[in-house]
Amino acid sequence: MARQAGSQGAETAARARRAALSLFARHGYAAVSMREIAAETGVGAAALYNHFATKQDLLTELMVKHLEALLAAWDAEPEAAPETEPRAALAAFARFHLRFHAARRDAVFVSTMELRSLDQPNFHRVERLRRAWEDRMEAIIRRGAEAGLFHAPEPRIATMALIGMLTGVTNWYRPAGRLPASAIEALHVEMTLSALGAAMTGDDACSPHP
Amino acid sequence: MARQAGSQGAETAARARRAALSLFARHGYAAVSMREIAAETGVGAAALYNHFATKQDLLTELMVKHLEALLAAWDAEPEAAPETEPRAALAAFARFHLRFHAARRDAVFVSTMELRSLDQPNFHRVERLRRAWEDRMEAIIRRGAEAGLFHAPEPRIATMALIGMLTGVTNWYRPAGRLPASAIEALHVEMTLSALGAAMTGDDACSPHP
DNA sequence: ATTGACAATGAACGATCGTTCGTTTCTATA
DNA sequence: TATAGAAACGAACGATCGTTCATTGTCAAT
Repeated sequence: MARQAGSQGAETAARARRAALSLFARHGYAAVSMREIAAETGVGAAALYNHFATKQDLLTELMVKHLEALLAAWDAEPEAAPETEPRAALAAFARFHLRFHAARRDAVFVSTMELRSLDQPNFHRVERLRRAWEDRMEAIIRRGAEAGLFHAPEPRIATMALIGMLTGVTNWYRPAGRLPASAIEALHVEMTLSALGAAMTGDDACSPHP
Repeated sequence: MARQAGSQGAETAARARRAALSLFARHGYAAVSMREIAAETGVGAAALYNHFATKQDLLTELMVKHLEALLAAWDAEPEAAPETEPRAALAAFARFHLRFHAARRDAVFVSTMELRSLDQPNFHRVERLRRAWEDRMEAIIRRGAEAGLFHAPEPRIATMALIGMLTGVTNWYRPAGRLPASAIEALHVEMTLSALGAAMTGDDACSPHP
């Protein structure tokens, strides 16, 4: 009784990706077996190998797909244009980061926590994409700093610190929590700007560092 | 040929803890076998069970010991006193957090990434300690906000965001990097205060939000 | 000198791991 | 209607997993 009527191979692969993402996020790559993924997919373990060469390839594919989608989605945002005013660009970046990550918590979790589970070639592939994301933010901060709008003597450090802050939300945010996601988002956008001395709330009489 | 001359059991246990911490940090709890830990300890796998009941107990002990040491060390700092001026207290907290974590990167990595590898009772034990650490910072922010020194409409959110930022440093900081640890520390302390509109650098004419 | 706890050993347990294999069933195309 | 290939199956592979066991050597106390 192989191949149920109407079931397409692509659908099975998609279900397997979803199952793997969820399980990897909850228990970690090494702690999840191909049999568990297969069970959640509704298929035998051997069937997974019709769609993924190895468990390692499955993990890599999940990470690469997530990061490529992240980059493509941001690049399609109007505020990603290099002529956007730096404060508006940074606010938009922070907001986008928070929303995109909130909508794909499992993928974020896996992509940031399972880097160590990748073998060397796959690690470098994923690391290049991560670095590209960091560079997007660093470029904005650098522009703002050069324009005298941000106090960021070390744009690279500021980038890593702020991405850490924004990504960390995924570790504790719960949809059923006390505050709605919109409030958490607003607070973080504000803190992001404030950290660089560029808060847009309050009066502008308080200029950034001279 | 058991028990070499001069070797004490406590030393083996300590070596095993160090080995486990290093291996767990590099590859993750589930990906490391008791045999690997034993090999790095210089002992057979079975000998580990003279010191730790199970692999799970070993992980739990590492986390609990780390978090208890963290709390005790901070509480011994003079700036931890509740009467410390909030801005000075927050700066001291950030600096302490960075230094303590920089000195024990493996323990931090394991304690933050392997929560999901704990079974329920152990998870609650560790989570209570983590929460205690967050509460230390939240208390400072709350005091500063009530005194009108910090702009923090939601002290709990600010706490989680800033702890995320500070802890995230462990993910990318490398001792051989471009900047010395002291510079990274100073930049982060400054961003921490700035994020709450309480930068101590520059003039104080720029007051926090009214 | 004898004893008992401690700390180590190598061997072994059943379970589970990622992966492969041969086979079967279904779908799409010719 | 015949056929090739995709996609599933159950079974099995060797390896490795956490853990247990009986045993042995060593030290401190009697």
